[in-house]
Amino acid sequence: MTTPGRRPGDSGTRAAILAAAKEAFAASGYAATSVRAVARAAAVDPSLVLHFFGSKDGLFEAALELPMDPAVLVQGLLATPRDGLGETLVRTFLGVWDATPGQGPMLAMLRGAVSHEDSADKLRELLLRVILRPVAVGAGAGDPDRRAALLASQLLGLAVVRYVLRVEPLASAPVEELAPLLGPTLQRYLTGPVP
Amino acid sequence: MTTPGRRPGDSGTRAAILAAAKEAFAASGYAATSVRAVARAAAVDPSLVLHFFGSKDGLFEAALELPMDPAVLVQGLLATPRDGLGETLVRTFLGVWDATPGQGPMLAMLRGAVSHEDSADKLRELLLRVILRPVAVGAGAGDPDRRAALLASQLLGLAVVRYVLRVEPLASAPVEELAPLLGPTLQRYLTGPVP
DNA sequence: GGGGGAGTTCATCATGCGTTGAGTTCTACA
DNA sequence: TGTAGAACTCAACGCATGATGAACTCCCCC
Repeated sequence: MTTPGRRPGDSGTRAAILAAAKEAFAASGYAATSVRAVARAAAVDPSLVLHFFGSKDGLFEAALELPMDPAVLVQGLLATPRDGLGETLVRTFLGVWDATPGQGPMLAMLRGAVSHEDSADKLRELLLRVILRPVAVGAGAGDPDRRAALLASQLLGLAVVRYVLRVEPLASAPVEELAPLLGPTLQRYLTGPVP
Repeated sequence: MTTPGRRPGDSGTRAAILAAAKEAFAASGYAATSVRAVARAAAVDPSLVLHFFGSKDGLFEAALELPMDPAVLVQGLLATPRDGLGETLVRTFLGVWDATPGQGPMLAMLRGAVSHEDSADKLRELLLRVILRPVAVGAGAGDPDRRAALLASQLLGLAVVRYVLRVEPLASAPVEELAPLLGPTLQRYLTGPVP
């Protein structure tokens, strides 16, 4: 088709591939996404994908980069007053999802975690050890592991219902409507009694 | 290898294939499970799988049969007193998951729903329209669609955390310990104020 | 006891997969 | 200006996939 060899100037090829990969993995999960389909979507030769990312796994891993630094999130959460934490958690969580159009990397991560053992490990590590456990510790009500797991259950469930199953009316409700709905639940998991 | 033709007696081949399929789909999801792998696990020729189930999709659909009749579940839930519904819902939900060793069909359904559009539709239909919405209507506090979606978010999140990510301590907690933890959340979604 | 249908095997098809390697053109730095 | 290496194409590898169709054996009903 086209002549081989490097193109003049700064072609944004690598970025194009990465964008296509995020979209594809987000839409179909790991197994159902092929390197060749990503290449096709990026209008690029399949070998080039592997040239940049080494392997399908490498590509997948690269597609999972978060739209925000988790450490910053945690810091922000630890700085909010204890009795507003529940709602803030909802707002922060949904903010990260909505930071990328189509929820690319977040959806890819969730879809990945559900059928790819390795990325399940990764999500568990990130969401629980890095984010929710420190927040639960900061809330200072004891039993942080259990509280973190409860928080994860409500937050992940929200993501599944809103972004994967797209259940109405939650799927199209604005964040400001969801915060007071789910906030009290998270608040109880954070600081309420957990028998 | 073996001679072709029908075997004498009642070989439980169809059932063996179905069992292998449930296990495989539950473990790896739709895309990552191959007809041939199922056949291998059932010690059977791949054609036989398609002879019985028509296609990979047919096999998948067959693997999703619930271990319980949803109508019965709903009846049971509608018959419990309003103020105990939250905890009963947790117990019932987890009861269905734990009814099959390894959570076969339930996990297959969840894993399927997360990356297979058709089974997402199915799960939404079953969990919301067939089960949770009627329960929310029965609770009689208004706004059943929103309440049902909230219920789904907590219940599905619990399933993800407990059976997919296997987050401790929720993963190995007995049902009786989880009921009082999550019951109040569901109770609020059912009968509490939802602003 | 004959025949239709169900269970079973095997060979085969076209397609798509992830990955590799060789070859070509451009850039960056010496 | 020379050259190492990055960007890029193309052809090919070996393998797995879902599906089909023919052949064969057994069961059950007439």
